[in-house]
Amino acid sequence: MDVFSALSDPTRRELIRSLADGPATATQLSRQFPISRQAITKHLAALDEAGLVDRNASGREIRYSLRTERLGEVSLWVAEVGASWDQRLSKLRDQLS
Amino acid sequence: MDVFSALSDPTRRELIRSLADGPATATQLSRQFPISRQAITKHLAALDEAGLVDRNASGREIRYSLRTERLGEVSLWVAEVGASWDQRLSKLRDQLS
DNA sequence: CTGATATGCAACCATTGGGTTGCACAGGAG
DNA sequence: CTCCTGTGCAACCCAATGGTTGCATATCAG
Repeated sequence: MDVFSALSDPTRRELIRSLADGPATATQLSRQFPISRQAITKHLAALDEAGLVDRNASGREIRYSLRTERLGEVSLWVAEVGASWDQRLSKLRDQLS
Repeated sequence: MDVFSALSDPTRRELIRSLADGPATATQLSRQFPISRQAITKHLAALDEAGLVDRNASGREIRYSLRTERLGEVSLWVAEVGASWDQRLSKLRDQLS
């Protein structure tokens, strides 16, 4: 799953916000959300696949922590589109003047 | 549809990139993509609903143009998450020193 | 008017997605 | 060893999604 799809789900965005406060396990997170532990696990798997999260097992617990690197791709994409749009506008302006 | 969901589809992201080069109609866009005109129209409707695009009818044509304002929400969200993550890390660092 | 083109609307289809429940298994705590 | 708790895996459900085709409608050009 790519980063954009990973961020498209509101629950996953909330999970990311939670993880921004520090690592947590699937069970811990599922207590803060109105859905089942398995649903949370699925979301975390999606985030993992997108590279947005790190898994760190110790004993029987799996602690998930945030990886912010991939988020850069998103801002980058937005910046690129915005840039070419602005560039186009300024060219238009030049032609008119 | 919210902005994040609108951006989750690769075709829609490509549409946005196309529109960044200037306004176009659904039919024009459908010529640059391997899918039907109706599929493009659906995607444009999604983008419109997300406020990412403007519709401007003249005669029988409907010209779609990009609206970059809403894209700011995305970068903002990414920046916020990144900020609280970094803040958490620096607090940790302070405690350790 | 006639013909070609741009759009809209609706039905339909297959796949994905978010969620559930149930059960098996592994690792700490008593 | 036994019990409780955290995970994993699988099956299943239903709604949403991305795509199609077919047809009706509207506008522009000859």
